[in-house]
Amino acid sequence: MRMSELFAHTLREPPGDEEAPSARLLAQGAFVRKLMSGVFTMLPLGLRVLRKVEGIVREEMDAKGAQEVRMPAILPSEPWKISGRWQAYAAENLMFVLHDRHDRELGLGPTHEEVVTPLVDADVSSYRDLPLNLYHIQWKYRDEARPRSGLIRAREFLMKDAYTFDRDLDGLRVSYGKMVDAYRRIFTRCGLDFRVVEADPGLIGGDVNHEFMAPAEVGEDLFVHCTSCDYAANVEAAEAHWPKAPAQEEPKPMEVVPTPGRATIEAVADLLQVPEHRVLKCLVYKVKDELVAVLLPGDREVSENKLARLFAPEEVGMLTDADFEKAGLAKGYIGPQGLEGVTVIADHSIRTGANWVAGANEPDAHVTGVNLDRDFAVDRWEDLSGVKEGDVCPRCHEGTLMLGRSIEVGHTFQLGTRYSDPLEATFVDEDGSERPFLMGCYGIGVSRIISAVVEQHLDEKGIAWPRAIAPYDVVLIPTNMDDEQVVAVAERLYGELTEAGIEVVIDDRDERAGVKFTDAELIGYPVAVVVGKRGIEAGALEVRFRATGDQREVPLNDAAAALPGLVAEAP
RNA sequence: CGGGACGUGGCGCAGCUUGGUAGCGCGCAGCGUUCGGGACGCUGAGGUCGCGGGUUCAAAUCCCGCCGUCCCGACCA
Repeated sequence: MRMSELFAHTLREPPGDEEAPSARLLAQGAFVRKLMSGVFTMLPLGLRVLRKVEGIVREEMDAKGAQEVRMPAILPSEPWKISGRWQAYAAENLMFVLHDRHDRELGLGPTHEEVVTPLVDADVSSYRDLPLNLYHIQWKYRDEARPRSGLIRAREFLMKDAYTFDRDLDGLRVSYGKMVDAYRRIFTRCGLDFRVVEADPGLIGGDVNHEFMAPAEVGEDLFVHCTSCDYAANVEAAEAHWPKAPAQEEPKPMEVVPTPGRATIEAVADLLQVPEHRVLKCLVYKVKDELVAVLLPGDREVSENKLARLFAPEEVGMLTDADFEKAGLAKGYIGPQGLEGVTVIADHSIRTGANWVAGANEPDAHVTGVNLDRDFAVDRWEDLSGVKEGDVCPRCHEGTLMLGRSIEVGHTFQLGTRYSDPLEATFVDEDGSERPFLMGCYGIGVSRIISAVVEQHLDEKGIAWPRAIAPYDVVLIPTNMDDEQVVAVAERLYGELTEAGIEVVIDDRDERAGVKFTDAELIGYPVAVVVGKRGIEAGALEVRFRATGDQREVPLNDAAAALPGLVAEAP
């Protein structure tokens, strides 16, 4: 490609309307242009990167026996109403809803379970056709509440989604394992540093699921990882650790102490001179018309996510002041002793405590010496505690958890029968019985990968693409277009490299060398080959590696033969 | 949806407090010089100051409403 003809007008300064480093560089380097919030045009350079990522995804999916299809972006609403997600997405206002000429309600696809499930149900009737793995790479549409950071959270984005169909759970696990393996290969090939973490299933549903997280400052997701084992989880889903073998204390008698105006854990701990973890946190929520009390040590926060999941699809709400009054609860002074008509759910971490300080269930008073079983009962034990940095690892119990920010580039789910049940997608098994498919679904944010890679591969000069997804392998820079010899050498090399199958751009613009160098570094070609008068006189070319900054001299007469090998060495 | 910032030639910005001639840099067009790290000189084109209303003799500037973009939060395969 000739730079003089390429539709790639780099910007002297970063755009004023982007904050995220990757969004600024992708605009400045002429990879994308924003049309509106969360919607982007891919320019020639950006499209080449996107196609490279797509190619890697396609190769690795095909290698695992997945078959590519292409499902439409426009969807009928009916299957979504049956699965319940039309309502769910509508509630979040996430679906772009359309109406056709017959006033039929349609949607722009935010994901495709409701398309693929009926598709497979219609075409697959027998266990003999299983397992089956279908995928497609399609633009997805979600009217996000807050598009963010360029391609990282866009309203139109390219996604690879795969769907597996199996006879039984063992089969699903095998299919799932293959996809996780493919994902590891894909992200590795794209040059991403990533972690596989346990995650929250969100609106998709299902049980076992993993997120593929690329650590980056601008990432939207918080995840924890262990300092000594390979445990990693999204903070929304991370398990909390609690000591299994408690040190028991002799129970003391309960004693009411006045604590006027001390309605917070901190204030009570301070007044009574006890550590916060000895104060029993008792929070009351409402689920439909029922009241639910949640117990935790005073130094822990409730994970609203974990709590919500316990009662889903019912909503978990906070109490209003009127609710407190109606239930006769003293806000800020609630204890689990003698609570009536309230379901008490305790976090595992309070199992081992004794002689708690708890609210007295009357204003301005607390009780000391409160003990499990003797003074209060627990209806359910659950993991409800939020995880924080420095917590003991729930797996190895040795390391501590570190907090990090990351971009979710992939998400895999073992759905089971979440969609095949309501959509009645079944096959006939070997014994003649009709069974629902066991499904898995697997998503990769193809366009999002571009941003994630840039976030991990940038410096003060611009982008440094990993060669696997770089828009071109090499930029050839003739330093002076007026020098016939320089131009002749560069043109000859351009022909030879192209012939050798190298993807090369020749910067044949009538610009000064400095402009060409700066653009080359901004755009981030892995290799730059400088053809200049100086070099020609010395019989050598200059080869620069963007990622490492290394420079090498290559003999001019041997350049065409040597360069392909050098390019292959670029990271 | 709540909070904040911003909106002025293609791009990046100043001007607004204190109302009165729309400005700077880059880019773009022409001519000349220059040519290995974003050159220089001269000439030139290009702006409903986001939109609508109001105040005023007069509004980019003050007031009200709306729209758009970004950031924080809520939310989010």
